[in-house]
Amino acid sequence: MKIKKKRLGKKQWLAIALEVLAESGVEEIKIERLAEALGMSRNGFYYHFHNRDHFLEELLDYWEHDYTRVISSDTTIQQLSPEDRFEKVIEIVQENKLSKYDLAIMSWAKKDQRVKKVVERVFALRLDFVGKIFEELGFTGDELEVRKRLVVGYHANAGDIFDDYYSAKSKQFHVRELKFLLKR
Amino acid sequence: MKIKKKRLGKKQWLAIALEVLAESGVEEIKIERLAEALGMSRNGFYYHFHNRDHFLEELLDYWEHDYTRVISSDTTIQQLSPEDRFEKVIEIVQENKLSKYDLAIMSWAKKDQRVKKVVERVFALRLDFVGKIFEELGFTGDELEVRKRLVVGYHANAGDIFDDYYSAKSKQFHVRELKFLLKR
DNA sequence: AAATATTTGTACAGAACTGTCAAGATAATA
DNA sequence: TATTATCTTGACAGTTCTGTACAAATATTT
Repeated sequence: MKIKKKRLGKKQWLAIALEVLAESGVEEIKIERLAEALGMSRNGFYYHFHNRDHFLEELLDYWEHDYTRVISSDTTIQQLSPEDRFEKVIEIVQENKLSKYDLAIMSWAKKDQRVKKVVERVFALRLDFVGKIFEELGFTGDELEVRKRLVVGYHANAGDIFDDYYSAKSKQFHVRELKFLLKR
Repeated sequence: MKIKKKRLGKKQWLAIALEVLAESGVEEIKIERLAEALGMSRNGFYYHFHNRDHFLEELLDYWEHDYTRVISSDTTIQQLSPEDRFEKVIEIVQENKLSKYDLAIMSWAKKDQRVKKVVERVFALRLDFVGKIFEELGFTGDELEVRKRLVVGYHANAGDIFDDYYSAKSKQFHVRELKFLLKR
């Protein structure tokens, strides 16, 4: 019996590249390896993408849109109280491992201005989102600023510093224990 | 008049490589580039180091010892009150830009087990150090844990997320405003 | 079944590195 | 000054990866 090989679109290439990015960094995104991982020949890549550089541009775009807008697009969150919103957001970030790619992307941003711009935009969004929660709770000025930064800065690399970050036990720990930031 | 060229030791190679590491990541550490930056020929490198891999091992060592033990070796700090110690440590970290290399090193750790081990050791030290401050202030359990992690996790990437982190204004902001963590 | 879209195979050229060799030059030290 | 330590020059071999080309094969859609 003959096996009919499924054909792929851009998404499969991007998805697997994003995993490589998270695990090993941009420079480890090799066309040959991606092809191998997808069970494809190297040349298949060039059918979908002009070259590696264009591909990385699309990858960046893919990350920005698929992995950073999950929260702002969720309209139900906006209706929650600041406290519940805080809890909900942290849960979403942790469950979807939204910060999984942060380290690699930030590292990438250091050598690529295009990436840097996107990263700045993404973190500005995150800071704004978290900032609004604290604003609604009455924090202003430096008190507001430092809380925004603590929460956003912490989540951007917690998964890489604390090995139990993704464990079930740890998740509950974080959500619950971070709430002291909401109080005066 | 003839210019007598100064001769270099390992340290100059390591020092410049560490800068490249911080600015662009490990993979951008090219022997040719380092040589050029030092005004040396490529082969001079091989006089000091057996090969690139050995060099990177030494570099890792260099980072661990020169940039992470500054604090624990300072005996005057140990005598301060928890509050003053907290303030002092954050000042030292920010003034010496001790977290300048963190992002690159953490990224490097993802693809090299040797590096990963060192990073784990370094972060364990940092967490312990900060942890003791909070312990002395009476924090225990999760309350202690979350504060340690917030402070350490925050500083590990603040310089890369918040562009004004290294500015004079920002420094004062951080030291002063982070102190709310010390209170119940 | 025909037309179109996607993938393979093989081969080749070239870029950007690392690492090696060996003879000779220059600086630092005794 | 003599000796040892450090560095240069230039050349070469080897690796790994990108990008190109094109004809043939296979899947998907009409």
